[in-house]
Amino acid sequence: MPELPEVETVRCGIAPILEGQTLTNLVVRRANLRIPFPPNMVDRLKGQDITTVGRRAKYLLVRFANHDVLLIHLGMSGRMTIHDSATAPEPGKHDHVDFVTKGGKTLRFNDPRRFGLMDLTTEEELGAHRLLAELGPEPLGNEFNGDFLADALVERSQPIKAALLDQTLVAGLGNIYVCESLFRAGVSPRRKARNVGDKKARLLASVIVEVLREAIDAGGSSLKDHRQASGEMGYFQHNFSVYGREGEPCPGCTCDHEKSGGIQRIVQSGRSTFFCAERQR
DNA sequence: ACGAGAACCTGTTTGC
DNA sequence: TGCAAACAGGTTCTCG
Repeated sequence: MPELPEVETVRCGIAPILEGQTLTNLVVRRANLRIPFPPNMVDRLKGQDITTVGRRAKYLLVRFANHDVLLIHLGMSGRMTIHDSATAPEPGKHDHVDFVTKGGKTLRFNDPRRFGLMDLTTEEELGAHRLLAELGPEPLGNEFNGDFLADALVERSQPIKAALLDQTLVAGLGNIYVCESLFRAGVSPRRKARNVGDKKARLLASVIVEVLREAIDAGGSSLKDHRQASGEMGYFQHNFSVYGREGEPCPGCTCDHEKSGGIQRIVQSGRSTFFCAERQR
């Protein structure tokens, strides 16, 4: 489920547990997720000191004092939970990895579908890593703005929905936040990227930043409420405008819902798109 | 070269 | 009620 805001929420939740800690133990309970675990991962990381927990697109970056960097992707169903090591529950079927710190905490990675992955690289080789090298700019970074998006869209003939999901164009958007952003900007998901137009492209860029920031803020506040209770983070109920709302009236739309059918669900390149055909042109 | 579709997995929801 | 189909927030490969 995690898109950029959820990954950022997970990062905020696990950073205080990991940063400045020694990784006293690393328990890996199977050979692979989407790809094999690095064969030497446990030997290489056990006993190392963690410096920071960062993020690039939907990847978590756990940095170590010796310049090793662990890449973690949560896939569709990856979760992290925090436990006191002394009282951590018996690992369940999909609890694939435990990170145990000197400070007495266990960070547990759970992923039923196993679309997640972990890989190991170094600070020096990070930029050239195959999983990161082709990524577009961070949507919340300086590079991403109206100029950038307008220029990028002109070169693409695919539907705008597909263009925004392409991680090489801009990195970190997923199905939900693309739907939400297109709704807020009033752009039809079916419109070809190159036909979005300069003005709408610029609006879209600012709306994307807005939507992501709001989601991160919501995650931050839910993290505060949620964490001491369950130890789980990154999954919270959002108030989406269109995502998952097929058949409901379009929020804030003055058009005739009976006539327009409200929010529609269509399938684009195998994924659900939710939108209001009246408002989004 | 590009886009659509399938594949990778398991769990949950929906529909007959 | 029960079972099968559809569906799920991601990525990557194949095929036309």
